[in-house]
Amino acid sequence: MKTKKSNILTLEQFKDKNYGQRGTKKRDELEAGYENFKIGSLIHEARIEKGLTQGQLAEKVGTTKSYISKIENNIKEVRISTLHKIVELGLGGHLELSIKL
Amino acid sequence: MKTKKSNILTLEQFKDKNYGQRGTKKRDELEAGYENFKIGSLIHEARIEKGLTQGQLAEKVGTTKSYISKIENNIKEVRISTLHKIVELGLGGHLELSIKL
DNA sequence: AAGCATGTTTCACTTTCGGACAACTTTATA
DNA sequence: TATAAAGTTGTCCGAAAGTGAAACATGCTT
Repeated sequence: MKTKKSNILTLEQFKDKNYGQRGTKKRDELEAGYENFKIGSLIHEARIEKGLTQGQLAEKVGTTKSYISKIENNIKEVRISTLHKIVELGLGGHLELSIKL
Repeated sequence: MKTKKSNILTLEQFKDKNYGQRGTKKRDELEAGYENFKIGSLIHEARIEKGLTQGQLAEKVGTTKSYISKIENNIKEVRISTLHKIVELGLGGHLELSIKL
């Protein structure tokens, strides 16, 4: 049996990997975009769950793997309508959104 | 005691009001944007719940009442980051986003 | 080690629409 | 019915969402 190697990182691991030294400007700026980070991993996790590659997901949605990669890594913020498309068309799931007061 | 008049419409009522005759092009297109409709009422409900006017909400978030109006009526799609600000700063709640597979 | 699949990143670009502003209409209160 | 407060709508511009190709990195498989 093959050992399943997860690419999913914790927030801190993600930042270490992508934004260098703790306490730096770039790293701190990410703090404000925490929600984005979450959306990226959300898609990432769902995609892995479905056993799709970025390329396959991209094709279903009608975009490119490079764009999917950017979204998963929170380099681009995705529009809700686009996110919706990715989830419905690409992952065959559905997007839920709620406000907790 | 004052009668509380709710502005919240069902999806069909909303469409009747804003998109005319059933079966028309424009009306059908809205189907694709159903999520937006939901987001609008979500914010609307939460705002009423908190007893805020559009202007007050706008001020807390650092935007304009006209923009809030458009969001609530699903005329404009809101960015996730802005939605996040509205919920956190404006409504004192927090935003949840999930993918159901 | 070569070839293949997957994912990341860069660069240059186009298009879209989020969001501000002002003017307007509607609703509420005196 | 006047006056203000709340909500709506038209217009416009720049930021950034999204595109796409190509090069690069990494890990598998044979």
